[in-house]
Amino acid sequence: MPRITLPDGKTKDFSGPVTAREVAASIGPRLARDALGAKIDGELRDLSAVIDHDAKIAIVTPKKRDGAPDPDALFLIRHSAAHVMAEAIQDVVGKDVQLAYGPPTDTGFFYDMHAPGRPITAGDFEKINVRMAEIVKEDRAFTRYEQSAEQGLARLRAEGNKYKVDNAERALGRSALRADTPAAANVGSESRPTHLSFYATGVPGTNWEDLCRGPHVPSTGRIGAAKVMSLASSYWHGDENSDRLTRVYGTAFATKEELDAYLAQLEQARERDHRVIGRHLRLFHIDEDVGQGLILWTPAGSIVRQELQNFVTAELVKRGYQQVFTPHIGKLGLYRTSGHFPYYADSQFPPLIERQTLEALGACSCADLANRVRGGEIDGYLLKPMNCPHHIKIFASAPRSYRDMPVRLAEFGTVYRWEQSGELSGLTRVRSFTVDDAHLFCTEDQVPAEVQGCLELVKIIFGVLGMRDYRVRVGLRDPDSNKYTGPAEAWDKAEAACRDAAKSLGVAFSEEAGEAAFYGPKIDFIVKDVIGREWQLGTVQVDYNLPVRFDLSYIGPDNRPHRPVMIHRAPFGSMERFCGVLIEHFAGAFPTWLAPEQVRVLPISEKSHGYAARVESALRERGVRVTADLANDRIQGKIKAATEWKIPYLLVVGPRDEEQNAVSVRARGGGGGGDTPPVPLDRFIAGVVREIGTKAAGLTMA
RNA sequence: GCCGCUGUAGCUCAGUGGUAGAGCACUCCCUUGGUAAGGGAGAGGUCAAGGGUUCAAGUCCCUUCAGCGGCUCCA
Repeated sequence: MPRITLPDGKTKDFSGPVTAREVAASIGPRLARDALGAKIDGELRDLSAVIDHDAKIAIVTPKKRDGAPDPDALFLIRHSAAHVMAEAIQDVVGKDVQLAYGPPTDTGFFYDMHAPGRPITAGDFEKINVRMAEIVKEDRAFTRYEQSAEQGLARLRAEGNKYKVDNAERALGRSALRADTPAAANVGSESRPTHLSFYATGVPGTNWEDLCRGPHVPSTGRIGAAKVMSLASSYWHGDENSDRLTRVYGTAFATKEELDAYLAQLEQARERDHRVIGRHLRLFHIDEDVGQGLILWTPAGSIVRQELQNFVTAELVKRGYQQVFTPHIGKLGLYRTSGHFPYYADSQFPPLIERQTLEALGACSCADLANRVRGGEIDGYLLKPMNCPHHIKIFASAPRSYRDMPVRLAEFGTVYRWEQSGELSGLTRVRSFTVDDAHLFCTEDQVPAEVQGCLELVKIIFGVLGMRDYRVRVGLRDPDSNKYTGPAEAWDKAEAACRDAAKSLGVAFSEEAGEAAFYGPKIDFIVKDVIGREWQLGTVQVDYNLPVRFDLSYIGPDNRPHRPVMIHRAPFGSMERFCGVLIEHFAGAFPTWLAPEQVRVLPISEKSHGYAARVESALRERGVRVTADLANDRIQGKIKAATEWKIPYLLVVGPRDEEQNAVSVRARGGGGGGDTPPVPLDRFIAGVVREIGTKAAGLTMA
């Protein structure tokens, strides 16, 4: 006698086991018609799932009551669409395509597969889309059935698909490997499963089938609209030593309108992309002849970067930091001591060897040279991968008393890292970047307050720039990995300090194992770019290890040497990446204090050129970045041109304005204009100077 | 690094094996004007680079370089 509790608290009693579909039908025919699945005691299940015990149940429909798409419905639709796409691909590309793993994602779904016959290419997309549409139109039922573990495994082995066999073994808990990797069947139940579940898209034995834990929508027709999006390569189980698979991405929505809206949104995101805006507004340039991932900051972009740098520098002065400068290279031994060279050689530019050494070596092979460098027999220099060793040497260059602590050394330090070519991306992933770096050398007692101070600084910066959409991650060590340096006790202390500081921050944060730096745990501020990729920006890292490696000490009140603790912190993270994210945050329309060109003066005609020049120089004298457009063009054309540069203020000046020593202000985004009453020039200048000085987020002179 | 896609003027992009194109931007001329493009002319190209097939290659093939989307990595 199952008693079903509905989301509104009402209950329904049934005389025997019922399916979720029957529950829906008992509520209403419309709900039964719209239902895609059910959440039974919090677990998403098929509509055909049988309920034989008291349970809470919520029927999943494409839209929630408030009309918003239901994420559970999207999950069901996309998971189901992955099956339909796989069937379509096997029809179009070949039956020998072996399926591996096909889950839904935030924006759609993918299916990893191995195509031994011929590669799947983008040229197949049209046919695949057509075939998918046919399968959807056929409206075949997703039919779940189970087989015993033995039967199911035997069947999968006979089919010769090692990936599915592997999935099944993992699902059954029989794999020696960790069980948190993609599993296809029955996981989620408490006990070790004894059966494997399969889904036929239609009639078992007749139509297409796949090992799958489910759940799915009731039939293919309920997948409103699906589309193949792109191809990528992937590794089986994400292991780069394992098989390389082809990953086919697709997306699906309940309706074609929603799919179209999503595609339009992707298109819009492209226009907001910092690489696109960076080119249009000439903020930066990447040149093939200079090299991949090496940013050339053009004058306009340099202004944005410099303003940010001035902003944070002013904060540092208030907070007792001391500025230092260090070179871009250092001797290999330094990085042997720090651990960078031995452990991270692959992600650095190769060492620089002195000419005399090279000449003395004569006809030594490259491999020999590499070995002798690695072995320490030959020394050289490294383009610095981090600033900390240099700053450590500054700390160590003078005797330090506990009275001097904390010592806070700051530098906008440029570092170089050898990122894999396929990983480089605009400003967000580069091979040379400038860290708004600082290293705080403090006593152990000072660690909590100093970490908190660093976090506050990040909060201030994000606040001034209006960046609210970020998440905080406390990166801890992965207990199973050996990439970390230092004793466990040091790590425990450092991790506790980070966790406590994060708690005091007043925002939600996640703790993630395996996300620590090699020398210590960290607190990262992470934001998403326009295409949904996450990037780490600000970071605060507690480090008990490098002070040991470099044998740092300060004299305590007991007149004995003590070990300092280091805090590495960078509120922007990297100037390059931060600017990239910031360009997208503002879509290139920077607040006035950051805008490369803050004001443009537009004379109505040549008669007003003289006045325009006077307005221009009056503004320039007050430090405003201003130009005058003296082109032989009508005012409409000048406004159009200026608009494309996203300039905060346009000052239209003609004889009428000149008479009153005034300007007609057109603020960015204030279109639809027409004549505006002139503002006295003095008043405009004072206002815009104040706006810049206060780093106002909005245009106050609008 | 791996898989797929892409590379034509400063930018956005057409281009079917047979003469290198458009719009915007740029320069000059006409126009002297009041809030999102007035008109005309001109200049601008090793079609990413290199090799091959062909009577003929921007177009077909190979290699390399670079960009894009993912994967892996990210101190």
